[in-house]
Amino acid sequence: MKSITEIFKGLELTESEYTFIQERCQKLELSKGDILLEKGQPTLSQYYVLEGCLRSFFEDTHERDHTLQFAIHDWWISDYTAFFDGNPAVLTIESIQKTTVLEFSREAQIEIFENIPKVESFFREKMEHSFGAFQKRIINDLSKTAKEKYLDFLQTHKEIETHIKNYHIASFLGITTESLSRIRREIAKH
Amino acid sequence: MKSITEIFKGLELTESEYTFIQERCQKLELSKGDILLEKGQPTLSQYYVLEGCLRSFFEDTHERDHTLQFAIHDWWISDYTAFFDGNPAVLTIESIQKTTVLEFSREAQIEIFENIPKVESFFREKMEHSFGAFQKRIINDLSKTAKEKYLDFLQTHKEIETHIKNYHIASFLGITTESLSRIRREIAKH
DNA sequence: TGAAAAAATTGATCTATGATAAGAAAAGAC
DNA sequence: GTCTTTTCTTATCATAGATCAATTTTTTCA
Repeated sequence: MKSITEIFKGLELTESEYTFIQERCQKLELSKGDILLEKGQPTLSQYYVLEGCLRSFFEDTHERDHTLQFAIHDWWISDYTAFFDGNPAVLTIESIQKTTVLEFSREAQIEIFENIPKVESFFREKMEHSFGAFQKRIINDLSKTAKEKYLDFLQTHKEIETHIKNYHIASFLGITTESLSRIRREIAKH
Repeated sequence: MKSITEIFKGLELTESEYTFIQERCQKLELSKGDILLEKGQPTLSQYYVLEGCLRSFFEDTHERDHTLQFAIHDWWISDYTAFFDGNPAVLTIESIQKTTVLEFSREAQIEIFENIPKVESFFREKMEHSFGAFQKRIINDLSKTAKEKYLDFLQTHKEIETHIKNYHIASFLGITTESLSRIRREIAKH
């Protein structure tokens, strides 16, 4: 069974440290379509995906949605702006298949950091990598065509791609489903 | 004279802590057009802007450049992907006017963190906010028209706008200077 | 397994922004 | 203060991707 021993792999935590962490997080089971975080709500937690797939998205004023992030096994997800500064969420997080997550509240996280300092470094490193991923995403958005973005997505999200509907990929790339469909035909031809 | 006392305002550091930090950073004077970091180089430092203005940008395969970030007084800048994971820089950082920065190497930073822990928390918070800014930027890129992005830029970069040429703003927004010019005319009409 | 719902594709047209090419305005240099 | 260079604007035309409207394919589940 997938559990917290997996999250901190590489850290070599003791039994008691694991227990300490385990007591401060909560396992949640989600069905396809369930909403884990609703925009407008306070964002008090960060989530670790054990199994399944989530996506975070932004609904614009025209009721169109724009996917910020997908998260499968071993990924973290939240509305980080909201989580960090205490504002209500601007993102919604939904389960796009049967998913199991571990929920860590801000307080739990701080308590864990204070008691097991190497977990804080672990989190900082995770965040540094996410930061890099965001930087790369912005560069891609600025410099690539829709087709190039799609090809890049297939590369960088290899393990994810099969879980996800094309209309969600389109929403991540910032194009319509129709355009994605044409791009796919283009690619298939060659 | 602007100096490191300003960087960590709110932290209430002692004289000796300031000295410790001061001995581990380096003040650099840049003229307009100087390159602080060149793509392809190892990225060993992070920079704090005392005065002036820098921009980081990405050069694509068509030799077009795309601005990721501007930094004026009291902002930090680097190629964070490169800085964090040790890869060569993909970004170039140039001075777009006479600028003074403080350079902190990765090692200096770690040494400072180890000796003055509250500085580590200070940096983590800085990074959390930058993270939020990147999240917002991606959402804007996905959901807004060029005109909306420009109006948003004027809001969020109020103090910066006067330092920056329109062609750099266009490069930040992901549009051509000609398009920006049209947008500006549009806005002026109303 | 077969009907209903969801997702993907296709075609025709439209539109925002890009490309190219001048010219005008502003900023710097001497 | 004028000359040169840089930056900004304008006009025209081209194009990637959006929109609208079906239709086909795939998935779901009774």
